[in-house]
Amino acid sequence: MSMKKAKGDTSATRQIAGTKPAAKVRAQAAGKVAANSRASRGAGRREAILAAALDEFSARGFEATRLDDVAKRAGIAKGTIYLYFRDKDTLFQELVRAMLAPLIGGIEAMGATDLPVNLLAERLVDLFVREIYETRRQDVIRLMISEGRRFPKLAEFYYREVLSRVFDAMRALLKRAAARGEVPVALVEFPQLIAAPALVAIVWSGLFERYAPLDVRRMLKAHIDLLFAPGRAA
Amino acid sequence: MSMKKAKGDTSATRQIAGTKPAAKVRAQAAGKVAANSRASRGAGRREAILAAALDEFSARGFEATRLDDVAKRAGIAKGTIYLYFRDKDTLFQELVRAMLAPLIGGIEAMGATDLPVNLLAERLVDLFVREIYETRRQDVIRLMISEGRRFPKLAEFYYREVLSRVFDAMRALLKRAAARGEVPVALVEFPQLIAAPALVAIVWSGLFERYAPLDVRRMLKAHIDLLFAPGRAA
Amino acid sequence: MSMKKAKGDTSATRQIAGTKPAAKVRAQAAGKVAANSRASRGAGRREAILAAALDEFSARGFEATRLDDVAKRAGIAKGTIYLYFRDKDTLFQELVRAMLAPLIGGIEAMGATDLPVNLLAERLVDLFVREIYETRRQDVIRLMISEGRRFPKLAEFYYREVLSRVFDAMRALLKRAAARGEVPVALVEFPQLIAAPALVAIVWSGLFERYAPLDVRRMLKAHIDLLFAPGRAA
Amino acid sequence: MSMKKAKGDTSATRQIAGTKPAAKVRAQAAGKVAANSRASRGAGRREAILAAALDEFSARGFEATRLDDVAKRAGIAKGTIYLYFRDKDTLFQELVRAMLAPLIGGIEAMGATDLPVNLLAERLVDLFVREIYETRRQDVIRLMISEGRRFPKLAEFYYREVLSRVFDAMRALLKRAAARGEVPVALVEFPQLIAAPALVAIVWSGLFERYAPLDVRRMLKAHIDLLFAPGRAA
DNA sequence: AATGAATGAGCGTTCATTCAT
DNA sequence: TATGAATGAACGCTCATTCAT
Repeated sequence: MSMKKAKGDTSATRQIAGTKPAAKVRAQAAGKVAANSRASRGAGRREAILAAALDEFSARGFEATRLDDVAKRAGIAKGTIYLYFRDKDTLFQELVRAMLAPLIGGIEAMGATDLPVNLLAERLVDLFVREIYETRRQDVIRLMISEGRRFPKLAEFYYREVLSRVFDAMRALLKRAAARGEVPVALVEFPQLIAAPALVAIVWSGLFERYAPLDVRRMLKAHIDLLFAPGRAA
Repeated sequence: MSMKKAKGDTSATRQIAGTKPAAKVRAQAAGKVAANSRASRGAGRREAILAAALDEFSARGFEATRLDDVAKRAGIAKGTIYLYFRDKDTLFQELVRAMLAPLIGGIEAMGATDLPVNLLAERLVDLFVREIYETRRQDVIRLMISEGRRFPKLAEFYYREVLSRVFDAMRALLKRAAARGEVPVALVEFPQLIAAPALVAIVWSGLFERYAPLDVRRMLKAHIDLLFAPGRAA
Repeated sequence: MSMKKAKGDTSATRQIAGTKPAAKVRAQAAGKVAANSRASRGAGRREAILAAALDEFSARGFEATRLDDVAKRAGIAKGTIYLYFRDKDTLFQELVRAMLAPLIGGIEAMGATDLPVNLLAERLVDLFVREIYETRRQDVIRLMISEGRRFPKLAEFYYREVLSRVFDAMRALLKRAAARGEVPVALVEFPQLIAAPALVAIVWSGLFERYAPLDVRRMLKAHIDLLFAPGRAA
Repeated sequence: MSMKKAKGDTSATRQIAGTKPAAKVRAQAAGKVAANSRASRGAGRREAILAAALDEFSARGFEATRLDDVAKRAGIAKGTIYLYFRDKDTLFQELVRAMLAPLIGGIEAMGATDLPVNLLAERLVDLFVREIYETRRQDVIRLMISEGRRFPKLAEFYYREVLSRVFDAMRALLKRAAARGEVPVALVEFPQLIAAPALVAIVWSGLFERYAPLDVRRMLKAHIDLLFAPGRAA
């Protein structure tokens, strides 16, 4: 399922991706779904459940997801879920955490480089597309956006562990770039302005893709060209 | 650009705004809630319901909202809701439509003006902040973002009646501006890039406001300064 | 609707028949049904309601009938029903009574005649077919059969005012006929045996007519030929 | 003629009979009803539910029966019903099928015998009384009669699997008997005439038994004596 | 008398959670 | 550890009945 390029990654979350879409579990007459093979190995149970949960939560949203379906998709009994997760809320939150945690490591590194911003920005775009947009993490971020309000703990986690770090790193970097005149100072205060089109990409693909497909890569490229065109600065 | 008609607006949607968040209706021991309005006269019922529904849907999301709570908040009996709306889905959809409909009228006009884009953009920012961001419409758009996938009809409505028109108008306008060299041509293809920070504002305020407040007006101003700084163009 | 031959009858119940079948009131989009014209005249209200109730109860059974539909079909407001009938139960019971009452008058007369039983039986068949089977009274009797258990008062009324009288009259008559050797004495004890095929006719037409239509008149004729073939008697 | 296999019958349907009518479960203050069976072991659950459903449906009719009461009577939680039956409709239909299915097997055999019809008829009477009239199947057939119209599938099932077979077998048999002069030819065309008093018995016992008890066995005996008195034939 | 908006108890059904095995 | 049958609170929706007009 895409993500194939994420070579080095061996973290737990990696395992979560790669589950079959299997559209209409609900409609399946009876009996076990062609269950996830991972379900058999003791250690894999937890991951199988997370993978199944990802599928179901993405497809239907938090409230509409039935743990019965998650279990079926994971190839386990419903009660087994409760051996690994306290309840539905916890399952959801741990899923989101597990999927986003791997992002954290790579973030701090970013602030270190000192490439010219426009170059860096291009790498960032590439990273976003390959590691998020073409990945199951897109779904997770969409879930954060949709359900985050009901999970303040999660929103806080996401803000604290992901967003604030990304933005801090960006600010540090941008400040230096601005000092070199490579970048308008306004960006230092609002790094969100750099990330905004990524948010658009995720929201758009969830809601309007069918009415108006969006070439995300090109849009993002256009965006950084706009912001970081050589010879720019406020 | 209009939309200003919202000035003297006494229409239904107007009434919807301004209801108290009233956190935990659910926890209230018993008896009627100090109803938002007691829905005094017949015609007001429908609006009272919509207002209550907006509160509840915003606070809990579609699935988690109980019509019992909507009724209580509106100061009516549960069954009364069904005199005005076929079912929960319909209530939700009509709420969104009712809140967004007033936006539609003014949109087409926007393409007509021929002010310099940077000036126009400033007005647009002002309009967004005053008519959406500081308004209950912010909640409605957040609902669209969160629940839109479960209501394809609604997503389509929103795309067709709101977004596509806004973007069409913007494209027409930007094309002319680009021809005059006021604006980078890339924006003509991706008007989303102009709107992106507005989306950020709405999502951010729903999820992270409490951890990191965002000065939306300044962010938006910074954004258009970046894009439309005089002497810019690709 | 049939019943046209019931000339002399001017009783209230007469008016009840003759309502349009109007299959799917329920499905009708909105607005008033092409209401029964009788509804307009004050005095006719009660009858209009009974007529509508007959249609609805026959079509759906007691529990499944909605007073809303009865009102719509009668061309009146729902509340008006309660001006004429205490509640749904009462409406049902009065409907059955009103429809069956006219039968009572004619019954006593029957015992008086002293025609040969086979001749009398033929008249009886004819009476049943014309006044019941081809009439809305068929539906009423079916309702009695279906719902009677929940209305013991009604069952008792029906037994006391209709059945017991019919059977008493029959017994008196049969006794005389048996004395003349025209009829097996067993029939005196069980006049139900004479009426049984009529019950079959009503039940069959409600349940199996579509799979296997039944020529009721011929069946009844065959039956009395069997019982009263000249030269019969036990 | 068989059907006697019901002798050693320990199948599901057997178990269904024999539950207490238990008039007003509804009125019982609180707590569990002294459950009919507490549905001790897994396999018994389904039968316990069917038994409870039979009681409730018989007592109140389909629509008026509350699954809550069925559950209480079966000594289980309401939700448990849905582990065994898709919905209320299905429960009803499976109840009827389960109760009537055992009748089906023995029917075809009936046409084979070549006893004198009057003898055969007496056996049939005995069979009806013992296997239906004195059994919970009486209630099931009454339910068919009362609710059959709302369950066309069931009516068709009953007609196809039970009635048409019975009547076909009877016709074959009667035809031979008529050829031997034992029976009036009219019966070949209308076997319903033979069965009619059985229908009377069931309907009567449901509605009028308390006002006028009926000696069903004697009535049926009288009936076949009338039809098959030696030396009869049209 | 007549209306029809409003009520609220009631019911079928779902599903997170528990627990005996 | 794992199961999956069982539970029962919850919720959407209906509809007989009431009542202000």
